Amino acid sequence: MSELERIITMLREDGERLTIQRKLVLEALVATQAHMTINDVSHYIESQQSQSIAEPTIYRILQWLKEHELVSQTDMAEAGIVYQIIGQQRHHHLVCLNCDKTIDIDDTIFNNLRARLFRDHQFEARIDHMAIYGYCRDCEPVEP
Amino acid sequence: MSELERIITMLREDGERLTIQRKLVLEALVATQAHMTINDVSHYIESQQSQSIAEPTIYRILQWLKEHELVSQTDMAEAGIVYQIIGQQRHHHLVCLNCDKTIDIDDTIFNNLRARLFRDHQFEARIDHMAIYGYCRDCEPVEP
DNA sequence: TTGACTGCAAAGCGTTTGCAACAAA
DNA sequence: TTTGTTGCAAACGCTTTGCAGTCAA
Repeated sequence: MSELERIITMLREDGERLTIQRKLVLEALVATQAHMTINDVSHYIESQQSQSIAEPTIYRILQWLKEHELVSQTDMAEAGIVYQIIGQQRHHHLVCLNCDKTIDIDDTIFNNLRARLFRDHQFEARIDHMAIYGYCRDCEPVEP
Repeated sequence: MSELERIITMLREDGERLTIQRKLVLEALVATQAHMTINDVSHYIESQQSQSIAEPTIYRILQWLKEHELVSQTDMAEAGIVYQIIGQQRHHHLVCLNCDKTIDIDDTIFNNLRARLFRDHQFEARIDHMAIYGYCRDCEPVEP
């Protein structure tokens, strides 16, 4: 049973309607496993399949997937807002303020922070897909 | 010498022009020491002074202050994008996904994370004003 | 069959831009 | 005087909405 089938089965059991459009968006996100902008999703579907989905529909579907906690939404500054399937291998990004390079980092780096937030504030952090800004090794930090 | 005077002197020494509008925006941010949306800044100035500044100008001034690393910019989700003077007492926020309550947290909580990012990735994080989403002690986390 | 979803077009909103008038240095 | 800044209006891009037609269940 593929990841896509597993997700679809789960949604169906929740009593959700699985339209062609919803399946196409899910397929794009699962197939690429990448963070995609609304445009990326739209273009991917247009190129892979020979059909297109109206933009408002993509917005509605991504919002619906977010409500089901199946996709994460992250503001990547220059790159815009990206969506990504919440998979097993959760990860985050370092974004260079100078050269816009992004570095993938493992989720475990937040374990300590999560624990502290819960211990000190009884706050259960949901860090699904975080972007941290700063300067990469190749770029001089611009001091004020 | 007040904080406002100190900042203005610094900018002047950088060869920047100090217009009335720039001073008013700075004064709003320094006086409130709060995170303000563009609208908050605009309304504050209108109420305190008997003049108003065009919105595009406020956008330009806040961007300019950001470039001088004098204000931070944070996306607070529901509350929108907020700006705040980067003062001595840097802090961050926990935002509850259920009740929208925000909890202020100290900057020191990120020291460990900063150190790890630099050690493991030679990445110099600029965490000026971060919002972390999750569930507060009064709200049940919504499990998928 | 029926209620939910889609597509279209249009509205909405926050943000940016071009340009002439203006003001700080 | 000169160069950078402001205000206005208009453009912009992304996102949302209303509504009629369509489709999954």
